Amino acid sequence: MLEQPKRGRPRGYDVTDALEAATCVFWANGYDGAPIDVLCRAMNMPRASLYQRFGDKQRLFLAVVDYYAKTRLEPLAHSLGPSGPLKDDLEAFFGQVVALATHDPSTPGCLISSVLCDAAGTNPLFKAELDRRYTSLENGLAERLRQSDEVLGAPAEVLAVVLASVARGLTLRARSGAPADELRAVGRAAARAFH
Amino acid sequence: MLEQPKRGRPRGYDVTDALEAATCVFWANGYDGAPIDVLCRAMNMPRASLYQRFGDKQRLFLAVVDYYAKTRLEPLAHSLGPSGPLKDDLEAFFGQVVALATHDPSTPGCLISSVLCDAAGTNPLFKAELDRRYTSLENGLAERLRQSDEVLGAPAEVLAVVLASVARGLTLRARSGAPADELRAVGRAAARAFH
DNA sequence: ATATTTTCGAAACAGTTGGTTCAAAAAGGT
DNA sequence: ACCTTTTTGAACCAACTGTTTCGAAAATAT
Repeated sequence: MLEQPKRGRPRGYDVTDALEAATCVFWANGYDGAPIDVLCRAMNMPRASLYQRFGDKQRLFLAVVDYYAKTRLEPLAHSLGPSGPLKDDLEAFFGQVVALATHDPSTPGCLISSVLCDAAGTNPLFKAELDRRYTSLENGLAERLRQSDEVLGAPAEVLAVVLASVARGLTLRARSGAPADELRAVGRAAARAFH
Repeated sequence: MLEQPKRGRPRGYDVTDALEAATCVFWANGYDGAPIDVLCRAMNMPRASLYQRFGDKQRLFLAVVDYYAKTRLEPLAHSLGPSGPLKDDLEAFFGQVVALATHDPSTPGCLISSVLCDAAGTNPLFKAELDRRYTSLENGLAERLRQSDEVLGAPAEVLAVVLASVARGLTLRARSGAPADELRAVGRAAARAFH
Protein backbone atom coordinates (compact mmCIF):
# COMPACT_ATOMS: atom_id res chain seq x y z
CA MET A 1 0.00 0.00 0.00
CA LEU A 2 2.58 2.53 1.11
CA GLU A 3 4.98 3.44 -1.67
CA GLN A 4 8.57 2.89 -0.55
CA PRO A 5 11.16 4.18 -3.01
CA LYS A 6 14.41 2.41 -2.34
CA ARG A 7 16.75 4.79 -4.11
CA GLY A 8 17.06 8.50 -4.80
CA ARG A 9 17.01 11.57 -2.67
CA PRO A 10 14.46 11.16 0.12
CA ARG A 11 11.27 13.15 -0.14
CA GLY A 12 11.17 16.12 2.20
CA TYR A 13 7.42 16.22 2.56
CA ASP A 14 4.66 13.86 3.61
CA VAL A 15 2.16 12.94 0.90
CA THR A 16 -0.87 12.83 3.16
CA ASP A 17 0.07 15.99 5.02
CA ALA A 18 0.50 17.71 1.67
CA LEU A 19 -2.96 16.69 0.50
CA GLU A 20 -4.48 17.76 3.81
CA ALA A 21 -2.82 21.15 3.53
CA ALA A 22 -3.86 21.61 -0.08
CA THR A 23 -7.40 20.70 0.90
CA CYS A 24 -7.52 23.54 3.40
CA VAL A 25 -6.05 26.07 0.98
CA PHE A 26 -8.58 25.25 -1.75
CA TRP A 27 -11.40 25.01 0.78
CA ALA A 28 -10.76 28.49 2.08
CA ASN A 29 -9.71 30.30 -1.09
CA GLY A 30 -11.47 28.56 -3.93
CA TYR A 31 -9.88 27.03 -7.00
CA ASP A 32 -8.85 30.19 -8.83
CA GLY A 33 -8.10 31.88 -5.53
CA ALA A 34 -5.41 29.37 -4.61
CA PRO A 35 -2.13 30.06 -6.45
CA ILE A 36 0.36 27.23 -6.94
CA ASP A 37 2.87 29.29 -4.97
CA VAL A 38 0.66 29.35 -1.88
CA LEU A 39 -0.23 25.69 -2.27
CA CYS A 40 3.45 24.73 -2.38
CA ARG A 41 4.24 26.60 0.80
CA ALA A 42 1.26 25.13 2.66
CA MET A 43 2.01 21.63 1.41
CA ASN A 44 5.69 22.02 2.26
CA MET A 45 6.30 20.79 -1.23
CA PRO A 46 8.62 22.25 -3.88
CA ARG A 47 7.09 23.37 -7.17
CA ALA A 48 8.97 20.81 -9.22
CA SER A 49 7.84 18.01 -6.94
CA LEU A 50 4.24 19.16 -7.08
CA TYR A 51 4.21 19.17 -10.88
CA GLN A 52 6.07 15.88 -11.04
CA ARG A 53 3.55 14.22 -8.75
CA PHE A 54 0.26 15.79 -9.79
CA GLY A 55 0.85 16.98 -13.34
CA ASP A 56 -0.96 20.28 -13.14
CA LYS A 57 -3.30 22.34 -10.98
CA GLN A 58 -6.46 20.69 -12.27
CA ARG A 59 -5.29 17.21 -11.39
CA LEU A 60 -3.99 18.37 -8.03
CA PHE A 61 -7.43 19.75 -7.29
CA LEU A 62 -9.11 16.53 -8.34
CA ALA A 63 -6.75 14.62 -6.06
CA VAL A 64 -7.70 16.99 -3.27
CA VAL A 65 -11.40 16.42 -3.93
CA ASP A 66 -10.80 12.70 -3.76
CA TYR A 67 -8.89 13.05 -0.50
CA TYR A 68 -11.66 15.24 0.89
CA ALA A 69 -14.32 12.70 -0.09
CA LYS A 70 -12.42 9.88 1.57
CA THR A 71 -11.58 11.71 4.79
CA ARG A 72 -14.72 13.86 5.24
CA LEU A 73 -17.61 12.52 3.20
CA GLU A 74 -17.23 8.78 3.71
CA PRO A 75 -17.32 9.03 7.52
CA LEU A 76 -20.30 11.33 7.12
CA ALA A 77 -22.21 8.84 4.99
CA HIS A 78 -21.28 6.15 7.50
CA SER A 79 -23.05 8.12 10.22
CA LEU A 80 -26.33 7.30 8.45
CA GLY A 81 -26.25 3.86 9.99
CA PRO A 82 -28.69 2.21 10.06
CA SER A 83 -28.18 2.34 13.78
CA GLY A 84 -31.66 3.34 14.92
CA PRO A 85 -34.93 4.87 13.69
CA LEU A 86 -34.66 6.73 10.39
CA LYS A 87 -35.39 10.05 12.03
CA ASP A 88 -32.56 9.64 14.53
CA ASP A 89 -30.09 8.58 11.87
CA LEU A 90 -31.01 11.58 9.73
CA GLU A 91 -30.60 13.86 12.71
CA ALA A 92 -27.17 12.40 13.37
CA PHE A 93 -26.30 12.79 9.70
CA PHE A 94 -27.30 16.45 9.58
CA GLY A 95 -25.43 16.99 12.82
CA GLN A 96 -22.26 15.65 11.24
CA VAL A 97 -22.82 17.81 8.17
CA VAL A 98 -23.07 20.90 10.34
CA ALA A 99 -20.00 19.85 12.31
CA LEU A 100 -17.99 19.45 9.12
CA ALA A 101 -19.10 22.79 7.74
CA THR A 102 -18.54 24.80 10.92
CA HIS A 103 -15.69 23.03 12.70
CA ASP A 104 -12.87 25.23 11.38
CA PRO A 105 -13.89 28.85 10.74
CA SER A 106 -11.04 29.22 8.26
CA THR A 107 -12.55 26.50 6.06
CA PRO A 108 -16.29 27.21 6.25
CA GLY A 109 -18.87 25.19 4.36
CA CYS A 110 -18.08 22.33 2.06
CA LEU A 111 -15.19 22.04 -0.40
CA ILE A 112 -17.41 20.31 -2.93
CA SER A 113 -20.58 22.38 -2.66
CA SER A 114 -18.76 25.70 -2.60
CA VAL A 115 -15.39 25.41 -4.32
CA LEU A 116 -15.84 22.55 -6.77
CA CYS A 117 -19.38 23.73 -7.51
CA ASP A 118 -18.21 27.24 -8.39
CA ALA A 119 -15.40 25.89 -10.54
CA ALA A 120 -17.84 23.54 -12.29
CA GLY A 121 -19.48 26.52 -13.97
CA THR A 122 -17.17 26.47 -16.99
CA ASN A 123 -14.92 23.44 -16.54
CA PRO A 124 -16.65 20.28 -17.89
CA LEU A 125 -14.20 18.02 -16.08
CA PHE A 126 -15.08 19.60 -12.76
CA LYS A 127 -18.76 19.50 -13.63
CA ALA A 128 -18.61 15.74 -14.23
CA GLU A 129 -16.70 15.24 -10.99
CA LEU A 130 -19.27 17.31 -9.11
CA ASP A 131 -22.08 15.22 -10.55
CA ARG A 132 -20.32 12.00 -9.50
CA ARG A 133 -19.81 13.20 -5.94
CA TYR A 134 -23.38 14.40 -5.64
CA THR A 135 -24.78 11.16 -7.05
CA SER A 136 -22.66 9.16 -4.65
CA LEU A 137 -24.12 10.81 -1.56
CA GLU A 138 -27.64 10.55 -2.94
CA ASN A 139 -27.17 6.83 -3.55
CA GLY A 140 -26.13 6.35 0.06
CA LEU A 141 -29.16 8.26 1.29
CA ALA A 142 -31.53 6.36 -1.00
CA GLU A 143 -30.15 3.06 0.25
CA ARG A 144 -30.67 4.12 3.84
CA LEU A 145 -34.24 5.17 3.06
CA ARG A 146 -35.02 1.81 1.48
CA GLN A 147 -33.72 0.02 4.55
CA SER A 148 -36.35 1.78 6.63
CA ASP A 149 -39.69 0.06 7.20
CA GLU A 150 -41.50 3.40 7.32
CA VAL A 151 -43.81 4.42 4.51
CA LEU A 152 -42.19 7.16 2.42
CA GLY A 153 -44.27 9.81 0.71
CA ALA A 154 -42.15 9.67 -2.45
CA PRO A 155 -39.69 7.35 -4.24
CA ALA A 156 -36.51 6.83 -2.25
CA GLU A 157 -34.32 8.25 -5.04
CA VAL A 158 -36.34 11.47 -5.08
CA LEU A 159 -36.49 11.83 -1.32
CA ALA A 160 -32.76 11.19 -1.18
CA VAL A 161 -32.13 14.25 -3.34
CA VAL A 162 -34.38 16.29 -1.06
CA LEU A 163 -32.31 15.25 1.96
CA ALA A 164 -29.04 15.78 0.13
CA SER A 165 -30.25 19.25 -0.85
CA VAL A 166 -30.94 20.10 2.77
CA ALA A 167 -27.46 18.92 3.74
CA ARG A 168 -25.83 21.00 1.00
CA GLY A 169 -27.95 24.00 1.86
CA LEU A 170 -26.75 23.73 5.45
CA THR A 171 -23.12 23.88 4.32
CA LEU A 172 -23.83 26.98 2.23
CA ARG A 173 -25.39 28.66 5.22
CA ALA A 174 -22.35 27.72 7.27
CA ARG A 175 -20.10 29.43 4.74
CA SER A 176 -22.10 32.62 5.26
CA GLY A 177 -21.16 32.46 8.93
CA ALA A 178 -24.33 31.04 10.52
CA PRO A 179 -23.64 29.70 14.04
CA ALA A 180 -23.42 25.93 14.43
CA ASP A 181 -26.20 25.61 17.01
CA GLU A 182 -28.70 27.38 14.77
CA LEU A 183 -27.82 25.03 11.93
CA ARG A 184 -28.13 22.01 14.20
CA ALA A 185 -31.67 23.10 15.07
CA VAL A 186 -32.42 23.38 11.36
CA GLY A 187 -31.06 19.88 10.81
CA ARG A 188 -33.25 18.54 13.58
CA ALA A 189 -36.33 20.19 12.10
CA ALA A 190 -35.49 18.80 8.66
CA ALA A 191 -35.06 15.27 10.02
CA ARG A 192 -38.42 15.56 11.70
CA ALA A 193 -40.17 17.11 8.68
CA PHE A 194 -38.95 14.52 6.20
CA HIS A 195 -39.85 11.42 8.26
CA MET B 1 -34.96 58.20 -11.74
CA LEU B 2 -33.06 57.82 -15.01
CA GLU B 3 -29.80 59.69 -15.01
CA GLN B 4 -29.70 62.08 -17.96
CA PRO B 5 -26.34 63.80 -18.49
CA LYS B 6 -26.87 67.03 -20.38
CA ARG B 7 -23.33 67.55 -21.60
CA GLY B 8 -20.29 65.53 -22.58
CA ARG B 9 -19.60 62.69 -24.94
CA PRO B 10 -22.56 60.30 -24.95
CA ARG B 11 -22.12 56.94 -23.31
CA GLY B 12 -21.63 54.12 -25.80
CA TYR B 13 -23.08 51.43 -23.60
CA ASP B 14 -26.32 50.80 -21.76
CA VAL B 15 -26.03 50.62 -17.98
CA THR B 16 -28.61 47.89 -17.50
CA ASP B 17 -27.35 45.82 -20.42
CA ALA B 18 -23.86 46.09 -18.97
CA LEU B 19 -24.97 44.81 -15.57
CA GLU B 20 -26.91 41.99 -17.20
CA ALA B 21 -23.86 40.96 -19.21
CA ALA B 22 -21.55 41.17 -16.20
CA THR B 23 -24.01 39.03 -14.26
CA CYS B 24 -23.76 36.26 -16.83
CA VAL B 25 -19.96 36.40 -16.95
CA PHE B 26 -19.61 36.13 -13.17
CA TRP B 27 -22.39 33.55 -12.99
CA ALA B 28 -20.63 31.24 -15.44
CA ASN B 29 -16.98 31.83 -14.55
CA GLY B 30 -16.93 32.71 -10.89
CA TYR B 31 -15.44 35.82 -9.31
CA ASP B 32 -11.75 35.05 -9.76
CA GLY B 33 -12.47 33.35 -13.06
CA ALA B 34 -13.87 36.52 -14.62
CA PRO B 35 -11.09 38.90 -15.72
CA ILE B 36 -11.84 42.60 -16.12
CA ASP B 37 -10.87 42.27 -19.75
CA VAL B 38 -13.60 39.71 -20.44
CA LEU B 39 -16.12 41.65 -18.40
CA CYS B 40 -15.44 44.81 -20.40
CA ARG B 41 -15.97 43.07 -23.71
CA ALA B 42 -19.19 41.41 -22.55
CA MET B 43 -20.49 44.65 -21.05
CA ASN B 44 -19.52 46.60 -24.16
CA MET B 45 -17.89 48.98 -21.76
CA PRO B 46 -14.38 50.46 -21.93
CA ARG B 47 -12.03 49.76 -19.03
CA ALA B 48 -11.79 53.40 -18.04
CA SER B 49 -15.57 53.74 -17.95
CA LEU B 50 -15.92 50.60 -15.87
CA TYR B 51 -13.47 51.84 -13.26
CA GLN B 52 -14.97 55.30 -13.28
CA ARG B 53 -18.46 53.92 -12.70
CA PHE B 54 -17.82 50.99 -10.35
CA GLY B 55 -14.51 51.80 -8.68
CA ASP B 56 -13.00 48.33 -8.71
CA LYS B 57 -13.79 44.68 -9.35
CA GLN B 58 -15.15 44.03 -5.87
CA ARG B 59 -17.69 46.82 -6.08
CA LEU B 60 -18.64 45.83 -9.61
CA PHE B 61 -19.35 42.35 -8.33
CA LEU B 62 -21.44 43.66 -5.46
CA ALA B 63 -23.40 45.78 -7.94
CA VAL B 64 -23.93 42.65 -10.01
CA VAL B 65 -25.15 40.72 -6.96
CA ASP B 66 -27.59 43.52 -6.24
CA TYR B 67 -28.82 43.51 -9.83
CA TYR B 68 -29.19 39.74 -9.70
CA ALA B 69 -31.18 39.91 -6.47
CA LYS B 70 -33.54 42.52 -7.91
CA THR B 71 -34.08 40.81 -11.26
CA ARG B 72 -34.00 37.14 -10.24
CA LEU B 73 -34.57 36.74 -6.53
CA GLU B 74 -37.31 39.27 -5.90
CA PRO B 75 -39.64 37.78 -8.53
CA LEU B 76 -38.84 34.39 -7.08
CA ALA B 77 -39.82 35.42 -3.55
CA HIS B 78 -42.94 37.00 -4.99
CA SER B 79 -43.99 33.60 -6.35
CA LEU B 80 -44.51 32.49 -2.74
CA GLY B 81 -47.83 34.28 -2.73
CA PRO B 82 -49.80 33.68 -0.66
CA SER B 83 -51.97 32.72 -3.57
CA GLY B 84 -53.22 29.33 -2.42
CA PRO B 85 -52.50 26.53 0.05
CA LEU B 86 -49.00 26.55 1.51
CA LYS B 87 -48.09 23.33 -0.27
CA ASP B 88 -49.02 24.74 -3.67
CA ASP B 89 -47.16 27.98 -3.07
CA LEU B 90 -44.06 26.08 -2.01
CA GLU B 91 -44.30 23.89 -5.08
CA ALA B 92 -44.53 26.98 -7.28
CA PHE B 93 -41.59 28.51 -5.43
CA PHE B 94 -39.36 25.46 -5.91
CA GLY B 95 -40.46 25.31 -9.53
CA GLN B 96 -39.25 28.87 -10.05
CA VAL B 97 -35.99 28.08 -8.29
CA VAL B 98 -35.37 25.16 -10.63
CA ALA B 99 -36.32 27.29 -13.62
CA LEU B 100 -33.83 29.97 -12.61
CA ALA B 101 -31.03 27.47 -12.04
CA THR B 102 -31.55 25.50 -15.25
CA HIS B 103 -32.93 28.00 -17.74
CA ASP B 104 -29.62 28.90 -19.37
CA PRO B 105 -27.09 26.05 -19.47
CA SER B 106 -24.25 28.54 -19.75
CA THR B 107 -25.19 30.04 -16.36
CA PRO B 108 -26.11 26.97 -14.29
CA GLY B 109 -27.13 27.16 -10.66
CA CYS B 110 -27.32 30.35 -8.65
CA LEU B 111 -24.94 33.30 -8.75
CA ILE B 112 -25.23 33.76 -5.01
CA SER B 113 -25.08 30.15 -3.81
CA SER B 114 -22.22 29.21 -6.12
CA VAL B 115 -20.17 32.25 -7.04
CA LEU B 116 -20.67 34.61 -4.12
CA CYS B 117 -20.60 31.69 -1.70
CA ASP B 118 -17.24 30.48 -3.01
CA ALA B 119 -15.80 33.97 -2.93
CA ALA B 120 -17.08 34.43 0.63
CA GLY B 121 -14.52 31.93 1.88
CA THR B 122 -11.81 34.52 2.46
CA ASN B 123 -13.40 37.88 1.68
CA PRO B 124 -15.26 39.21 4.76
CA LEU B 125 -17.13 41.77 2.69
CA PHE B 126 -18.52 39.05 0.46
CA LYS B 127 -19.28 36.90 3.46
CA ALA B 128 -21.38 39.66 5.02
CA GLU B 129 -23.16 40.23 1.73
CA LEU B 130 -23.89 36.51 1.43
CA ASP B 131 -25.32 36.44 4.92
CA ARG B 132 -27.57 39.40 4.11
CA ARG B 133 -28.91 37.79 0.94
CA TYR B 134 -29.51 34.48 2.67
CA THR B 135 -31.27 36.12 5.61
CA SER B 136 -33.46 38.09 3.25
CA LEU B 137 -34.85 35.00 1.53
CA GLU B 138 -35.35 33.23 4.85
CA ASN B 139 -37.31 36.19 6.19
CA GLY B 140 -39.61 36.02 3.19
CA LEU B 141 -40.16 32.31 3.69
CA ALA B 142 -40.79 32.70 7.42
CA GLU B 143 -43.36 35.38 6.75
CA ARG B 144 -45.16 33.14 4.28
CA LEU B 145 -45.15 30.28 6.79
CA ARG B 146 -46.66 32.49 9.48
CA GLN B 147 -49.46 33.52 7.12
CA SER B 148 -50.50 29.89 6.82
CA ASP B 149 -53.20 28.58 9.16
CA GLU B 150 -51.62 25.13 9.21
CA VAL B 151 -49.89 23.84 12.32
CA LEU B 152 -46.14 23.83 11.83
CA GLY B 153 -43.92 21.30 13.57
CA ALA B 154 -41.23 23.86 14.39
CA PRO B 155 -40.76 27.63 14.70
CA ALA B 156 -41.35 29.42 11.39
CA GLU B 157 -37.82 30.89 11.41
CA VAL B 158 -36.30 27.43 11.67
CA LEU B 159 -38.55 25.85 9.03
CA ALA B 160 -37.80 28.79 6.75
CA VAL B 161 -34.11 27.88 6.82
CA VAL B 162 -34.99 24.27 6.05
CA LEU B 163 -36.94 25.37 2.98
CA ALA B 164 -34.26 27.83 1.93
CA SER B 165 -31.71 25.04 2.25
CA VAL B 166 -33.72 22.82 -0.07
CA ALA B 167 -33.95 25.63 -2.59
CA ARG B 168 -30.21 26.27 -2.45
CA GLY B 169 -29.44 22.58 -2.66
CA LEU B 170 -31.53 22.42 -5.81
CA THR B 171 -29.46 25.16 -7.44
CA LEU B 172 -26.25 23.32 -6.57
CA ARG B 173 -27.58 20.17 -8.16
CA ALA B 174 -28.50 22.18 -11.22
CA ARG B 175 -24.92 23.42 -11.52
CA SER B 176 -23.78 19.81 -11.61
CA GLY B 177 -25.94 19.34 -14.69
CA ALA B 178 -29.02 17.61 -13.26
CA PRO B 179 -31.98 17.81 -15.68
CA ALA B 180 -34.73 20.29 -14.86
CA ASP B 181 -37.57 17.76 -14.74
CA GLU B 182 -35.77 15.63 -12.15
CA LEU B 183 -35.23 18.71 -10.00
CA ARG B 184 -38.85 19.74 -10.38
CA ALA B 185 -39.89 16.32 -9.06
CA VAL B 186 -37.57 16.84 -6.10
CA GLY B 187 -39.13 20.22 -5.44
CA ARG B 188 -42.62 18.72 -5.55
CA ALA B 189 -41.60 15.98 -3.12
CA ALA B 190 -40.10 18.53 -0.76
CA ALA B 191 -43.24 20.68 -0.83
CA ARG B 192 -45.44 17.63 -0.19
CA ALA B 193 -43.27 16.09 2.53
CA PHE B 194 -43.43 19.45 4.21
CA HIS B 195 -47.00 18.99 5.54
C1' DA C 1 -16.47 79.61 -32.41
C1' DT C 2 -15.36 78.64 -27.86
C1' DA C 3 -15.65 76.73 -23.44
C1' DT C 4 -17.31 72.92 -20.75
C1' DT C 5 -18.30 68.43 -19.62
C1' DT C 6 -18.28 63.62 -20.07
C1' DT C 7 -16.70 59.37 -22.18
C1' DC C 8 -13.42 56.77 -24.61
C1' DG C 9 -9.27 54.23 -26.28
C1' DA C 10 -4.88 52.90 -25.70
C1' DA C 11 -0.88 52.59 -23.47
C1' DA C 12 1.63 51.61 -19.44
C1' DC C 13 2.01 49.78 -14.75
C1' DA C 14 4.02 46.47 -11.46
C1' DG C 15 2.85 42.15 -9.65
C1' DT C 16 1.18 37.57 -10.30
C1' DT C 17 -0.27 33.54 -12.89
C1' DG C 18 0.45 28.37 -14.22
C1' DG C 19 4.05 25.86 -16.02
C1' DT C 20 8.98 24.26 -17.65
C1' DT C 21 13.84 23.41 -17.38
C1' DC C 22 18.00 21.66 -15.47
C1' DA C 23 21.81 20.97 -12.86
C1' DA C 24 22.87 19.94 -8.15
C1' DA C 25 21.83 17.24 -4.04
C1' DA C 26 21.07 13.14 -1.52
C1' DA C 27 20.12 8.84 -0.86
C1' DG C 28 20.76 3.38 -2.03
C1' DG C 29 22.84 -0.42 -4.96
C1' DT C 30 26.92 -2.50 -6.76
C1' DA D 1 34.48 4.50 -5.09
C1' DC D 2 31.09 4.68 -8.70
C1' DC D 3 26.64 4.37 -10.88
C1' DT D 4 21.67 4.88 -10.63
C1' DT D 5 17.58 6.90 -9.13
C1' DT D 6 14.73 10.31 -7.17
C1' DT D 7 13.97 14.87 -5.18
C1' DT D 8 14.97 19.55 -4.96
C1' DG D 9 15.77 24.62 -5.56
C1' DA D 10 16.17 28.30 -8.45
C1' DA D 11 15.90 30.50 -12.41
C1' DC D 12 13.12 31.40 -16.26
C1' DC D 13 9.04 31.86 -19.23
C1' DA D 14 5.31 34.10 -21.61
C1' DA D 15 0.85 35.38 -20.62
C1' DC D 16 -2.25 37.56 -17.76
C1' DT D 17 -3.84 40.13 -13.38
C1' DG D 18 -6.29 44.51 -11.57
C1' DT D 19 -5.56 49.28 -11.88
C1' DT D 20 -4.06 54.06 -13.27
C1' DT D 21 -3.18 57.66 -16.40
C1' DC D 22 -4.11 60.95 -19.93
C1' DG D 23 -4.87 63.00 -24.14
C1' DA D 24 -8.30 62.68 -27.79
C1' DA D 25 -13.17 62.48 -28.98
C1' DA D 26 -17.86 63.91 -28.90
C1' DA D 27 -21.55 65.93 -27.29
C1' DT D 28 -24.10 70.50 -25.11
C1' DA D 29 -24.11 75.42 -23.47
C1' DT D 30 -22.77 80.02 -24.25
